[in-house]
Amino acid sequence: MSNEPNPTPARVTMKDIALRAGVSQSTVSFVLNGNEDMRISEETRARVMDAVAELGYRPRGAGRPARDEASRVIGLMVDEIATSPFAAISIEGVQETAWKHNAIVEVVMTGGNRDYEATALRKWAADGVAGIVYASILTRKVAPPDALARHRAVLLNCYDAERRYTSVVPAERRGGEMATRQLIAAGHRKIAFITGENWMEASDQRLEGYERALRQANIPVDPNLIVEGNFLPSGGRTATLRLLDGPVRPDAIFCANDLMAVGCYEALKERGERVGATMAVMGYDDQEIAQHLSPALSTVLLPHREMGNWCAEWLLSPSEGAGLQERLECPVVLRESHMRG
Amino acid sequence: MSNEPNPTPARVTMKDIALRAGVSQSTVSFVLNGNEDMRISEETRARVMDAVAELGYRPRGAGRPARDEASRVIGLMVDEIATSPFAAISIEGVQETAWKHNAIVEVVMTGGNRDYEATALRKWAADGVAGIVYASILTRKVAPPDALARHRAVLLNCYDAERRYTSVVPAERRGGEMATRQLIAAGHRKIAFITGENWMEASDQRLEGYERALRQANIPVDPNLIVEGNFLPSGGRTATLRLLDGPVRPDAIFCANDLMAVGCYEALKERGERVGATMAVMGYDDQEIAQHLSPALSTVLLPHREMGNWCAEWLLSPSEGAGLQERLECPVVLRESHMRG
DNA sequence: AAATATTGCTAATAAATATTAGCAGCGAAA
DNA sequence: TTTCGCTGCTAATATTTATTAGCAATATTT
Repeated sequence: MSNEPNPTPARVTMKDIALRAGVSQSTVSFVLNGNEDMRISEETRARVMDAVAELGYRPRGAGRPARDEASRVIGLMVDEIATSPFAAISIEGVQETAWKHNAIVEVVMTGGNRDYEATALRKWAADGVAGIVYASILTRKVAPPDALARHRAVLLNCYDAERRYTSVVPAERRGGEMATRQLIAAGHRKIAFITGENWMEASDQRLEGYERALRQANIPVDPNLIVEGNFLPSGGRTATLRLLDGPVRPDAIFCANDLMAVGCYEALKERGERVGATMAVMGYDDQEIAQHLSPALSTVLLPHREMGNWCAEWLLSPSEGAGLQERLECPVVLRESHMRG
Repeated sequence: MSNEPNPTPARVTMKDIALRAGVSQSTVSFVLNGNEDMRISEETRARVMDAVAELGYRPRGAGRPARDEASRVIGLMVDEIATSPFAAISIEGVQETAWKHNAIVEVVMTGGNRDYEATALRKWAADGVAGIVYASILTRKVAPPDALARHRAVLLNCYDAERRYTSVVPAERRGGEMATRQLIAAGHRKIAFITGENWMEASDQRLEGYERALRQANIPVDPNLIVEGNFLPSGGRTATLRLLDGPVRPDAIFCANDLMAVGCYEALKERGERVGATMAVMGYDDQEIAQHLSPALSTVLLPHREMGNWCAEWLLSPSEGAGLQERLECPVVLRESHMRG
């Protein structure tokens, strides 16, 4: 025997299975592919399957490709989804449109780990996926890995600085604007705004939309009515108390997200205010808990599902080149809390 | 030209790319694989990449397999994750253990669609994935697709009737028991229970655990203290009011999930009860919103991440045969609400 | 000028699986 | 008994990509 180190054991191939089962390699191929055209006896089939189980054979895509076109696959790479159901809704959106095109969606959560991203992209390159969705939980600018460039790719809820990739994000500014217009249409004039985290673009843009709507209605933007929150119920509660104790009494409060609206409700109840009667409240992002508030919270939807639908459609349909930026509408849902007595 | 219909256009192969770029097929292979050992001029590389972009070549796994072992992949098939962040936590659990074994996780959400399941399993067979996790949002009995049998597979948060597959589920009965024991340990004797949906096994088992703990403490199970809920805040609120107006006044209320605990808090506040002082409350499943309750809710955790970790470990490590059923502990987290004044 | 080393490729071959063409054996019909 | 049809395979070939061995051209050294 050679003095060289033993080579790593070879992968089990159909030839090994054939040897063990006492059949030919082509018989193994017919059995594993469930080819209906080829007659294989039950006894032979069982011997092949036994050998597969015994030797631990796992099929791989090497060798001569099959004549039939394999089902298409979209790869979806997301930084993380555990902290938010929203990413899952976007994924569902990608999936339902992809399935209409007979494509399945494989999701990989990378946690932003570059090695993980590179490994997944290598895998998807080997698979020949039809396209890749690169998704972010928070709307933000991203720097996709270089390897993404060799695929047909779209950015979901994010965009790149050079605009090399097509991207789709929510129209946050316009959402903030439309929500504020609805409060104005309901008769409110002293509309307060509770911000989220300032470093989040979504928060900034919602505030900008609020300010734009006020200006267009010839209502001055009053700094006393803009209070800093933190996207949590506790922040919404604290900010609401500050507004109620401030120099200008608002008649409506626009919270930059629904969790803060939960805290806002608590603070208003503490101070004897009646939501939708003595004080109006508007939320944003339509989180599940907000649907349990009473009176029912009016809020702004984020187009998670629609962004997902749009990505799959763009990847799987003939379309123009890369570099588009699409902004999807954030519809306002009017329940009860935006009204006034 | 033949009178027969034109055949479907052949897939673009490396040979086509080579022709277009004016190089050999092996040069194309070197460029696309980023092989560092082979010297290719920048000019040649650019011509190959231009041809790839122009002809729309997408790599696939056919032909001679590469010498190096590709990174391993675990396929994870889940019915749906949009309605619950819990599945995402389980997926993260699978992923963090898999990554320690240098495997990535590809997730497919099938919505229970059998065609989708079959397509994904075919894809994963062609890929030679190292193993498959078949996951369910609700703990339940499932009938996995036949094609799952040809893979090394584990059931997450579900199990099959024939016990052909290894499975991992939460130890719900024990969780209910431990939580009740903690209430007893805090001095409570008239402990109420608000059930979830009766058709859900988790609800049944939590109730059984509650009853077992009472019996072991020689406290009679009082049907007046067991009220039907519905896993929603509204159901928790209604059930709590019924308990307060019932013939037996409880000194603790064990809610079968945290959303009902939210409603329970509301009802107690309405009736002037002080949580953690005049009335104790225990929740279950540690949902995000419950972390914003004041006083802080004591609750039972579900081992989402641990179940995920366990699945990846089982798939990627040498281990015994299929057919195990593992039940993972549901730890009780004591915050403030379980106490009494 | 001649010899040697390096660069940047390619032709040939290898590897694994899919598919086709063909055949031995068996049973049924003439 | 002979012929024909069917069954259940297999040998050979096809296909695509990965890898090796080798070479023309160029640069460097002697």
